[in-house]
Amino acid sequence: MRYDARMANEAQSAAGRMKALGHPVRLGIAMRLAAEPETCACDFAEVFEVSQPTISQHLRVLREAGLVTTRRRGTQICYSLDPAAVRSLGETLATLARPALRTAG
Amino acid sequence: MRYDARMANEAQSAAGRMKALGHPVRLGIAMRLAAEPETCACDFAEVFEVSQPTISQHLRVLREAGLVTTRRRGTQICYSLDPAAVRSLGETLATLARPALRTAG
DNA sequence: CACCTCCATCGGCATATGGCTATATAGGCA
DNA sequence: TGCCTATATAGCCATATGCCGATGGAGGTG
Repeated sequence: MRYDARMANEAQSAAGRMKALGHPVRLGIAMRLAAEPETCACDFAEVFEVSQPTISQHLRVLREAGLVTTRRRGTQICYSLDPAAVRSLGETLATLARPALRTAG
Repeated sequence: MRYDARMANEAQSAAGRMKALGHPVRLGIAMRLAAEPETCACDFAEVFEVSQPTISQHLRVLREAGLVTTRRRGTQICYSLDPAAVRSLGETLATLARPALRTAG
């Protein structure tokens, strides 16, 4: 396995999602969503001691990174993790954890 | 599973490593190190088209995040991934991928 | 010693990030 | 319609990030 154009491409997109999770509040949001899907935005402001606009900003980052999906329920908006995005990120990380398996090294 | 103090702690430390990998060049370095351990710093400047000081900065970020280890070999310094750190990050991500398994929900 | 290579650090600059308050928007209900 | 709740956006500020060229320091070689 070499570091080629394909891997550079993967690095590009995966780094974007990593970056989105690279903040304690955002990773915390993701962990909480893993524990309790369909959590509405207002609940996060209580857990993480930051203002409502700040939470909204963090949620936007996660949304734009494709890590979460939203669904409106009355006046509130419920957030859930996007399983595919999380899995894809996990696979990238698994590649890092795997020892160097060179094809026909 | 709830989002509690323990998880907040995990989010804190894992977010630091995520952040370190949240840059295409740094993730690329990590991917290349997975493919070819003991790569010396000078090799990276060729692969990623940035200056030597910039590569050095990125390597420092990875080092300070505990993701890579260094070993001097003559004048050059060889970098390798820290398997434990990568694995730990993978486990955090696996937690996100896992559906909500509440203990005695 | 002088000189070279490799890598890290310094100083500076442009931009990105993260936080806030204030305000706008969207939906529910009287 | 008017008012309330729940989110999102705007505007602003302080700090962090990412990049570079220039320089410093460690190690190898003559």
